[in-house]
Amino acid sequence: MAYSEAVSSGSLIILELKQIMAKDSKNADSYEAVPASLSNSAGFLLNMAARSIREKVTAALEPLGMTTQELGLLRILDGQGANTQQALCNKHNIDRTTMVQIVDRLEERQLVMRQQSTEDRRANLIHLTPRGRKTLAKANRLTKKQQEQFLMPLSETEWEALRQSLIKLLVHHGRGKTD
Amino acid sequence: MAYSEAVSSGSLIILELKQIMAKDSKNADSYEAVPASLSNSAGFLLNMAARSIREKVTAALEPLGMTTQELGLLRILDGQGANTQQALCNKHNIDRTTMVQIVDRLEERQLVMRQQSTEDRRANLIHLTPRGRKTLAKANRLTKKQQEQFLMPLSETEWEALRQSLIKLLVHHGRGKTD
DNA sequence: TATTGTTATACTCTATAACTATA
DNA sequence: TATAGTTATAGAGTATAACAATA
Repeated sequence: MAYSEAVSSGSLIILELKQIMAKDSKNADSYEAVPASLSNSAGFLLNMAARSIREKVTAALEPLGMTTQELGLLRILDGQGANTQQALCNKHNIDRTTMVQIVDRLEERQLVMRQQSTEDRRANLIHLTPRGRKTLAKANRLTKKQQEQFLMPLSETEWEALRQSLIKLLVHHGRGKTD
Repeated sequence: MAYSEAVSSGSLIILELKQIMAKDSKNADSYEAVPASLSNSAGFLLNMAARSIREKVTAALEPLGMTTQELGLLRILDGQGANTQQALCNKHNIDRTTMVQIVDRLEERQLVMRQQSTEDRRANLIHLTPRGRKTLAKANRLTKKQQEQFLMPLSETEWEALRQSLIKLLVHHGRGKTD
């Protein structure tokens, strides 16, 4: 289940937090302490939160037989129109050979279509099919619900602040190709 | 490089943001637009931010030959003392068989030690060795620097708000075993 | 009978190297 | 000579199933 994704994956921080919050309650003993450093670790907190919503979204997409990665690709195609595989690689930050497999799977399910580019006959333009568009709409509906559930503990203001902070971090650490 | 980790991995959001910010600049055209939905996607933003810091920390740990996952385990052992493999599994949320391999690798490098529990002779207590403690101290120094760099674009107040929001989310969605 | 740790095995995701067809 | 896509292959990281020792 876990990738080597977190400075410390798992549920410890939650346990610690519950312990702190239940300090005066009789249930405190059923939770374990955790090094305080973890609740100050940006990596730990971000990875845990990311993992939490990713798992929820992954589960929500399961009936559609779609992965979060595939959803991301479909969203790019929906927002930007047809792209070559190479362009998708740059935008999604994955390898050419991996892209072949992802597009293979999407094409099998007729969610996208390969079309040789007339401008450069080496390149495939990847098109979203009507079926792909419909599936994407379903996926967006499902994931919207997940996001709402996930963000429930935050107020609108808090979510907006979180959003802005994350955007700031991403802009500042912008990696990736500019195409 | 990318796991199927993000609703959409890659650098698109960054491109979009730069585009917005450079709207009046002559460089705007070198960036690509991206579906606006992605900048509102908690999954996308969290996964991208998590991935960004994770990659930095992973790189920083490379000279120590340590993964972020291993660092997490060492921190647990440092904060809580010896744990059985099973306990570590619950806390780290990974499989028994995977834990065997992780502990194998840590033991090879003499960062931890297996010791049969006297209370339950089936169980191994995993101890941090002096060498493990020293390596952990080094790792903590390195990762502290990474975190500071990563959080640079945020003010103290913003980081504290981000931290609190992430903690709220984790507490509310607390999964994992309570041991 | 259930649980801890282990081994053997397999699956998923990803990347490297070599190929083809274009440019 | 370089690039887009493909194929075969290999490497991580993880999990499932079966087993030994112990509870």
